[in-house]
Amino acid sequence: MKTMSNREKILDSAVELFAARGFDAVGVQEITVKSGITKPTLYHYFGSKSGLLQVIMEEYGSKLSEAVGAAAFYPGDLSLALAELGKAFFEFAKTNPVFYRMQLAMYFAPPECESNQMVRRFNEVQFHLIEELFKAATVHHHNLKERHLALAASFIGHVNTYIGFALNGYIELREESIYQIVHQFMYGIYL
Amino acid sequence: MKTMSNREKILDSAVELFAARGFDAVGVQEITVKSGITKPTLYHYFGSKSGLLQVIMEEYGSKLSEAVGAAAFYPGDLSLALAELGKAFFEFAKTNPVFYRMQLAMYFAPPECESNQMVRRFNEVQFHLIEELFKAATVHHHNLKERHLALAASFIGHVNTYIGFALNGYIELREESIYQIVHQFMYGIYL
DNA sequence: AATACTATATACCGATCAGTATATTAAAGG
DNA sequence: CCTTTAATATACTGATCGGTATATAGTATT
Repeated sequence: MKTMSNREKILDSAVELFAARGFDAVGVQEITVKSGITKPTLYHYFGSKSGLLQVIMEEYGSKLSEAVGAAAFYPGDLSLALAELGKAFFEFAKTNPVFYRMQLAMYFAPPECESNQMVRRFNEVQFHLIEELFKAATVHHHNLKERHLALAASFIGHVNTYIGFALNGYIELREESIYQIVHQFMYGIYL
Repeated sequence: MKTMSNREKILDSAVELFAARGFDAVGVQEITVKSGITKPTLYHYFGSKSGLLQVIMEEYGSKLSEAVGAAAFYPGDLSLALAELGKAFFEFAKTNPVFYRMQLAMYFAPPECESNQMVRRFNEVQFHLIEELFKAATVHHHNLKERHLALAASFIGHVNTYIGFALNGYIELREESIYQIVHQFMYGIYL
């Protein structure tokens, strides 16, 4: 905490502020005050306010994509694969709750928002990874055909609904919740 | 469209802009330009930018609460009740897509955002209506006990996930989707 | 017709917005 | 030791922010 570079201090403060009050509502000035630096330092490292958000998404988002990528393979059992996937999301959200809250809010932000467009761009990676998982599972589940995109979106939606509740303190992210989600989701597929 | 009072013109433009770019990113000036009036007129009717949002929430939100209130009674069959409830949400979202998108984004906005706090205040009404529905259903479903709040939140979450996809053009809001959601949700209860 | 009130506009307020020009310090490479 | 470059600060820019003081036009009441 003590040996934090100015660059890290800025990133840290920005994520906290964006998560609490949103990208548009937070001014650059406020970020510099919170991180105890001045404007030119921020602009030296990140070029612009959007550039700052972009770096945040790159640094945290790549970690999430890694975790998702590692979990999103099809071992012949869709339930198992989805459970691993859900676990990856849960773990990441637990480890980076502030970032996850920020990213979640931006994901649901209006479509013409800069922040929403930025987040969507980064989430597409994960989206496609999961889509590919469903495609692979079509071998054993023929009724998944042509529904890959919808299924990927729906699964992420379910997981995020849960994580959202957890971030607001309604529930805890326990491992058994994952199996519940997956079980319920699988049941939905056969409906 | 021609015989629209200035007040209505302002409300209309504001909902559109807030839905597209978010409460914080839209300036009062922009609203006045879009609705073809001037600032003092807006402040005459609504007092402040927040006051404008409040009126929007009151006028649209009360319609939603009415629809939900009418649907949220327990006729002895939980599936049926939830289907009616889901239908009410779907119908409202189809009739007021722009407002629903705005409200949905604000619901997921950061917790210290003024817009989020405003929307949460209004959504609590519907929340409690649905909670009461689950409470009433406890007579026949004893395992619902102590989970009313979580269930209400979860059900709204599921429905909103669906509506969100529909608003983004991924799916259509057909009546059979409701039965699918309800069926899946009911299955989840017994897990 | 006089009064009062609603509805609207012009022109402005101080504060804050994102971003920068310029200068200084510190470190690194030759 | 000198030069270059990265890292930082002071002090500023024009634009836009939410909001308002003041004036005027229309409408309703007396």
